[in-house]
Amino acid sequence: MGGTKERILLTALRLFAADGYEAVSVSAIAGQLGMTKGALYKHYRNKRDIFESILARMEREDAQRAAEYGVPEGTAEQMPDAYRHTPVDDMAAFARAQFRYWTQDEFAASFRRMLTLEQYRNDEMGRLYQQYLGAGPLGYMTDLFEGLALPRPRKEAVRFYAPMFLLYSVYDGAEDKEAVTAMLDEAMEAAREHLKRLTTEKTENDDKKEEKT
Amino acid sequence: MGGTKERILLTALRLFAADGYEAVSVSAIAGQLGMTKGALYKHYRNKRDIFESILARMEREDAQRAAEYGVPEGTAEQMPDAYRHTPVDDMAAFARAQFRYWTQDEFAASFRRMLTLEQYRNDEMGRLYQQYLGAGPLGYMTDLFEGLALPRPRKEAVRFYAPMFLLYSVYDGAEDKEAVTAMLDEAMEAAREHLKRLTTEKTENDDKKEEKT
DNA sequence: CAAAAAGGTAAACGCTCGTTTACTACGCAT
DNA sequence: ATGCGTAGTAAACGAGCGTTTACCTTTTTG
Repeated sequence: MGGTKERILLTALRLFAADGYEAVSVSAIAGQLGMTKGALYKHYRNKRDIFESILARMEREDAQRAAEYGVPEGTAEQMPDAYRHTPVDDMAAFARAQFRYWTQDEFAASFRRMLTLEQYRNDEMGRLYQQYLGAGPLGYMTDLFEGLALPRPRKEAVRFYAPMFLLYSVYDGAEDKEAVTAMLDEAMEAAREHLKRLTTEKTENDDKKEEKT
Repeated sequence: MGGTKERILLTALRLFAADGYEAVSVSAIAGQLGMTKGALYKHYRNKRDIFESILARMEREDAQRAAEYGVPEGTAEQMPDAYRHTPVDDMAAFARAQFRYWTQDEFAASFRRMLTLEQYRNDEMGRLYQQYLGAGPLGYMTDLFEGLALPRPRKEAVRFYAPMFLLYSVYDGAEDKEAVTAMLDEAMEAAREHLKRLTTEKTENDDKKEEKT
């Protein structure tokens, strides 16, 4: 038993990410792997099954990453108090790691593009896209800033996350990927400083309030 | 002669925007219009022709809008000196108008979604996506800030444009569209203040320099 | 008013799609 | 040695694809 099933999944994902699920034929996937389409059906029940295996695998990988980074996975739900006061520096570092992941990790980058192409086809795809890349991370950031008791956490979350999201797209279409990464660093540096300023201001205000009591 | 050709184009666009070009059949387009697919071929040479007519029409509409707003169209090339010092307030207002256009205008919103789905299929689609929605507007903003002689114009452009770009996506997946528009306003308000501060700082610095000479 | 053009239908074309079937060769336990 | 699961091929299946054809109305026009 070779890792054929895995090879099929990765090849299919690469094709789905370029042309979309419907536009990729089972023959095309098999052809790319140097076998006939009949062979694919020894490993997957049907075309849909390949697609859903990709989704399942992303879910697994996401959960694992979330556990490693000690961060709530996918949709930000309730997070443990331990991370309510994540230092600003850690946040910026985490954001940069996330950017590298979604642009440079072969599986994640392809998955992101595939989801981008499927997002309007039905509710579930739209939900997944938002969860992994859109409102999901944005909501998570909002909760995080709220946890830091910052004023206008949603506004700050937009300011923090929007550059990442924009540069995902710019990265995909860029000749010089390096330059885009540099732009992200530039943006994250600015965000870090801004947040640091906000949190120290807040602390000072809190101190003043405590003096009054 | 009714506007049948137009109706075909708009219906096709709506379907392309939901499922992507390949996934939409000629029969599906015709069916949605209550006619048989044979009839479509009286108005368009083939399926591709419909698609390309959509592109051509967007190009026309974009050029027209660019002329109205007195702003270089599509890719920001050389812009007339007259707009090199566009006041900050005008820029924010223009940005809000653009956001409304790409989210609420039926044709533009569908076109944006369609292009989103087609962006990875070949170079031309990728180029168009970047031109209309990605690196294009970003580069335009960069040039604009450079024209204002701001320091780090690219960084400021990211900060300005990224929220718009993110909220396009969030808007698409949101239940409460109104709330997303409010978030955009919030972001634009912040950007306006930030820019105003930057430009007045710059002016003061320029004044100091002039004193020395 | 006749001719022609425009706009539509229904059916067929060749092709490709996803899927199933029948068959083959190999690896490996018992 | 035999029997069985595994991984593959080649061919066929019905369905649907984009496109073309033949034919019919209706509208426009000379």
